[in-house]
Amino acid sequence: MRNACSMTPQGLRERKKLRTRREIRDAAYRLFAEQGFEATRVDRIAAEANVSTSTFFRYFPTKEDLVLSEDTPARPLSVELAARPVDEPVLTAVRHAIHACVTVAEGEPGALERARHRMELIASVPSVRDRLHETMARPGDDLAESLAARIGRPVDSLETRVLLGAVLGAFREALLHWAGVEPEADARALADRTIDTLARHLSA
Amino acid sequence: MRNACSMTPQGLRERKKLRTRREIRDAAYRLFAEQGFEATRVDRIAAEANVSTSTFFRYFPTKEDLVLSEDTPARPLSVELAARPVDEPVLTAVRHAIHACVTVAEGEPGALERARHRMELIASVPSVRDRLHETMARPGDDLAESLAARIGRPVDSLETRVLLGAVLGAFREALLHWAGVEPEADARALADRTIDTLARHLSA
DNA sequence: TGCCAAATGATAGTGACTCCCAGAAGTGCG
DNA sequence: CGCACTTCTGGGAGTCACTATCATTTGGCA
Repeated sequence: MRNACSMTPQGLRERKKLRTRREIRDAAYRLFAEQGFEATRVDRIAAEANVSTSTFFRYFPTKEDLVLSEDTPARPLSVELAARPVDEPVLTAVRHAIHACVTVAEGEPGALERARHRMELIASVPSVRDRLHETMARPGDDLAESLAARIGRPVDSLETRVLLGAVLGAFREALLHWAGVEPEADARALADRTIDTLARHLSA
Repeated sequence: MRNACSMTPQGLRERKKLRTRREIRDAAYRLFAEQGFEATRVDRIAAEANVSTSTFFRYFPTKEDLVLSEDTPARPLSVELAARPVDEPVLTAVRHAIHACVTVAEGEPGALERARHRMELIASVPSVRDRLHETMARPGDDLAESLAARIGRPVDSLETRVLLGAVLGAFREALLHWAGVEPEADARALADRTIDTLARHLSA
């Protein structure tokens, strides 16, 4: 039904909704760049996007979701991770999966740049940063399932949750570091350093 | 100056402030138990505690801080961790530090029970859960310093941040699991399972 | 006792977000 | 094409956490 990758929606209604959503987000990012996140009021964004405030909240449940929700069709990491052989050690699988994600992102021009800019915004706004982990582990996301299968434990088990929490916690910090400290660094290199750090210090 | 462990404040003013703070929090927890977190309005809490709404916000900057801020004098984990030998592997040091924390908590009657009840509240309220990691790594907390020293890297380095993020992420999930799934489980055993999981799956 | 600093309370705001309802616009069917 | 049906939109009123300001009170201390 829905969620088919890179398939333009059929009806006029659907196309209009997508356009409105993009216009709202574009307007928001424009205003954020000018005056910052917190100084930009929601009704101002709505006006800039030529919709009413009510409509704004129909598209984005909270102001933070403007930054946190992604419309990129794929959830790359979970997909790439699921593609790795199950008998591979977790960190090895994650490493390769992330490399693959970066490669995919490099395919679309400006994608990495946009991702980093988005992370800078996230890093600089506390209320957004607080909710980052939600975005990293979406409800429908298969990341937990993939990890669970890899370690042979149920999805809701302590072990799976702990592992997911650790990996996401590590990469949350890596992303914030990327955005805030080393914006020019190579994404792949940072990912490798992240995983090396885990491998070196989290054993025995 | 301040922050001396278990030292009763001298002036009447200080004593009164502490009492007010406790009264507000007690009133809040009472109301939360009756009607839930979100259904309890701040002015209702203030009234129940016999203070004005203004005063409430002087004591707790946000409603969430009622649950998140702790008044326990020590920051046990960072202290216990700092007490471990620096050449000990990170996970070993963390394991012993947590065991020590649990032992300390068992000393004060009802402390573990209260901690678990608090975690249940945190786990059940999204807005509070989102800010849990703040509480786990306070600004003045030495956890980052302790880890940094242990791995021989600067506090703000990617490696230190990643390690801290991973450990806190893991234990965040462990705490939520404790509160939500296995409330009767032994805290020490859960901590061990958490660390074992990290050690087993986050290497190579 | 009397002065100063700090704590309190009341009031008026702000801004994100919700509810509700009436009208407009897209959709499917004859 | 035209007509019913559903969905989307705009507007207005309201809620609630939180802020700013100022007058009043209260504890600390010489």
